[in-house]
Amino acid sequence: MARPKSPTLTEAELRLMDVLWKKETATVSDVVAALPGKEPLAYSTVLTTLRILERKGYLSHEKEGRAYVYQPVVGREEARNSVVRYMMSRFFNNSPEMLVLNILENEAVDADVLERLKQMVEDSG
Amino acid sequence: MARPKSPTLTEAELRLMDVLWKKETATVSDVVAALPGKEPLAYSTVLTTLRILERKGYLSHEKEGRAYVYQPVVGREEARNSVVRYMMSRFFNNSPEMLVLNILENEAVDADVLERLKQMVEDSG
DNA sequence: AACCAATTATTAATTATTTAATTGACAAGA
DNA sequence: TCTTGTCAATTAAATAATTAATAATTGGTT
Repeated sequence: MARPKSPTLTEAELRLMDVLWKKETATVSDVVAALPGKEPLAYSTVLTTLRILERKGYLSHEKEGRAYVYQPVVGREEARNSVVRYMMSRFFNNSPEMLVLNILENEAVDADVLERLKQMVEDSG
Repeated sequence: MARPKSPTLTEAELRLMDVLWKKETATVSDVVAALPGKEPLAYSTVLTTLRILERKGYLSHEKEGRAYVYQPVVGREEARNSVVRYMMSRFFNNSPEMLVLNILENEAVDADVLERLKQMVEDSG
């Protein structure tokens, strides 16, 4: 076998999905225009990547006049869940507690955030 | 630009790192032998991937007699932190709370685990 | 009908990743 | 010494991902 498909969204794919998630619906040109400053992408680059995303099931498109209008099939939440599950399975032995523990230990979580987290935990019980 | 390096450990790389993390130190043959059942890899495949991991800074090697003995430079904890930070920056707006919230809402966290989490949150305060 | 601008489709170049065959060095054993 | 086995090094082949140039199409204008 050779290189397998990426199990999660890649860097470039994620950039485009961010636009789609924000705008709900967009043509290729819309996406090109909406790309965050820095380094703009060529129209054809965006088109190719959008097609890859469609092949992967993240997007669908409809013909609107002469333009293709793309829209997300997978929402931001779903993508988040999927990446969390992937990470948990590969790095944290499928243990949500280990993951949470890691976050609490390593990410500077200040007091008020901790308070909110405590609330969350209590509400989930 | 073309395909960039993977920001985190890839599938194949992670499989090998798991062996190295478990055994602390291993030759290429050791790794081949220790690979979890299913589909065994060829010696040369493992060797190539170990070299990639070394180039990326995850491993180092020393000559022990005639064999190369590899050992982790980056520990499991570090790798976990790095993947969590990556995921948080790309999917969760760098917000640990959003990430934790996602976990609590979506991963079936049963009562006793929740209890432990509550303890964790309190201990971190 | 002819042309122009916008869009989609095709093609390709580059790098990364994954897998593995092959080669060459070197040591152990017959 | 000659054979054999082990291991590193080399080479390569296949697929994915990223980027983009170029071709073809289409719809509206003149």
